[in-house]
Amino acid sequence: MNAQFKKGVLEMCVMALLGFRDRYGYELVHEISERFEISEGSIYPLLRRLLTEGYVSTYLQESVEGPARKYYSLTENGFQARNELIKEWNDFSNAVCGLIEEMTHAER
Amino acid sequence: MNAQFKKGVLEMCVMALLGFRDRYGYELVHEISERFEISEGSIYPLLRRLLTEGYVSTYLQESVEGPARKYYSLTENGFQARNELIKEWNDFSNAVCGLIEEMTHAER
DNA sequence: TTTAGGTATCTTGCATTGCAAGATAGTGAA
DNA sequence: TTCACTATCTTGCAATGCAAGATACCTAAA
Repeated sequence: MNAQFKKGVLEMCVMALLGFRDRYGYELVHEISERFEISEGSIYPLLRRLLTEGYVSTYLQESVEGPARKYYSLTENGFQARNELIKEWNDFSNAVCGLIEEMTHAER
Repeated sequence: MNAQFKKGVLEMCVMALLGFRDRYGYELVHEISERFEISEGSIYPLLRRLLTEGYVSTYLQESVEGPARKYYSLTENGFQARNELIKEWNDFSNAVCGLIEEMTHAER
């Protein structure tokens, strides 16, 4: 999978997932990887970025099957940014898909 | 518009357009900008990249309304790369849109 | 006890690419 | 001659995904 396509989209996907419920990093990696492959080296720096930008807050929670998990939770600002990002993605992907369709089915 | 979203996608759009007919750089900028904003500083280095990778060839053609135009034409390899890129984009954008939908209309 | 594998977090530095900013130059009209 | 439009090109910065590796907890098998 083209790594360039993911630029910026990964951030939006993480925020979309967090808008539904709190999650921890390792969980996010595996959930997103069901759709398209990503690695831990992408997620943790991204989560740190969201934290310093004030879009998420964190809390630790113990686990029965391994080390403690650091959960991430969207802040009010995070929700707003999430919604804007989703809107931008929808506009963008519609524009791109429209262009592709015109350029590949332009015979008719 | 989120500049990160365009990474890699701009290349695919250019190749999609060139797959339909030959175009020159300035023309590509304006055609793509009808869908989403891009600048000349993005197109010309990209076209040079496609040239060195052997995906396009070029030829000059005079114009009645300004300096000569450098037209870009997809090579055989370029067509193949174009089709693969479009397929990858379709898979990727479907995956992302599916995730977004599930995370925003997950009440039901 | 030791080993192995799954779970979980984190850091460093590289590669890629869009873009702002600016340079250059042809054409035609005011 | 001045302006606007057309057209190409270069430089260097900013952003971000990821490979690679380190650390550490827990459980179960050997």
